[in-house]
Amino acid sequence: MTFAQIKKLLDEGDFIYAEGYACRTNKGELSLQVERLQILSKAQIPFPDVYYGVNDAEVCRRHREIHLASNPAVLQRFKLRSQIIFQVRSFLTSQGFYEIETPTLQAVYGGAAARPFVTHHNALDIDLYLRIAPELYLKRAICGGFERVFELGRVFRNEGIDSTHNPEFTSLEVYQAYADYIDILTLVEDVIIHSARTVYEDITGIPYQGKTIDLSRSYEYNDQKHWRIITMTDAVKEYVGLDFDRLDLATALEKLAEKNIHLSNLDKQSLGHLLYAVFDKQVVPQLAQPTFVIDFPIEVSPLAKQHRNKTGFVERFELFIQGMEYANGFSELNDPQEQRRRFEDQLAQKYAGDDEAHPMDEEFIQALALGMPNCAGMGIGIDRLVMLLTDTASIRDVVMFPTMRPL
RNA sequence: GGGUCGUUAGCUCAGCGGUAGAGCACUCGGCUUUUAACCGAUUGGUCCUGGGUUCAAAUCCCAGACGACCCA
Repeated sequence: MTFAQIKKLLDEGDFIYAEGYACRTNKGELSLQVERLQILSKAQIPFPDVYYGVNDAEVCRRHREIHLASNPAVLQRFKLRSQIIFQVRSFLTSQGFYEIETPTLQAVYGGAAARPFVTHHNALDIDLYLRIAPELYLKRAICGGFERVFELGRVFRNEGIDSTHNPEFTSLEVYQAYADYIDILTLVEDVIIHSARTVYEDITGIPYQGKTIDLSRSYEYNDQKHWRIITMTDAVKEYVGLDFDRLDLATALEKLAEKNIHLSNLDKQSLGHLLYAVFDKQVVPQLAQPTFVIDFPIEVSPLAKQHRNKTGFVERFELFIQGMEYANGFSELNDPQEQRRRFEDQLAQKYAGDDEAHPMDEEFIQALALGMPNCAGMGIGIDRLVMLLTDTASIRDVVMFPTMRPL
């Protein structure tokens, strides 16, 4: 058979088996002198345009197989995602961390501020929640004697969908005994830099959506090189021009009213809530290069340990890049009595109308009562990390099958 | 939740009041040249859905579905 005759039998999208001799065409391209050819599977539906592939966002996401099959760059992006996750896992393992698995179905959800999905177990006839975070169980492992643990897996948050939120997403959480929040902040840098190096040789100029991100550690903090570190109070002072160290609630509210900043009643109930709200709305969008914001108000951090020398604050950080949160971490609260007070305060928040308030968790308090060494933990949003390292604008294009409304 | 934009052939898109189009793919014929696109021909459409305006609607208006982007 001639090439043309064979070509006529084959369609875009067929899988074939070919056997023959390696050769070069008269233009020098490597090719195969085919002796035997077998069709392994025949394309039953028309293949997308060979050159343009599919471009329609809806087809791409509802039928990722078509997207992958027709757009090599997309296939490459998901291969890179796999490699990044492998690198995160192998890096942590090489640092002595054990990967453990904790329940996805939980009778009491917790470990984050989010609304959960509810499901039902038939045999036990009880409602269960899909986890919003593995945090509390990982800390229970620390209570039990593990010194370094992590979990890399799916969490579920019943919230809106946009370019940075998918209802189910992949999170990394890491806990290290005898560490504090600066130690674990350093580990965040280590993990992200390590994975970045699997994609880019030069981590000082990572291209992201037309901007350039510098992941080199070029700021001094406590005699160590880090990404930029700034306290929340200083950040608000710098970007908003309000000094919360010198304000009381009433004065702060007045100043904010002058600035026409929209605040909910929940934001206005204490100076700490207010500081966090102002930070979240006014400062976060402006944090382009990697920035750790540290020392959060105690009111918005029910699981973090009190700051060693700042009353009303906890030893907590969040990492922001391009106005997006990438990581969160803190020195872990390990005092069961204090933890109970924090949960009780959260219950008060719930009654006040905060549907993301943390529920009471007696089992967790009991675990702390057994004893938990000083430790620190952090979480990184893996999907967002993959977005950063693959220059992808929407989380729906780094999640292979994102949540879509059924047709 | 609010706003803006989109939905036309399998795919990428044009048409924006007057007979539904192109390129690619598919099918057929020719050519013999691999790295998207050789030449010719034929196919192929509830123009997202439902109402309305109009002599006439893919096109204008209203509502809805599904997406995308921005804002809260």
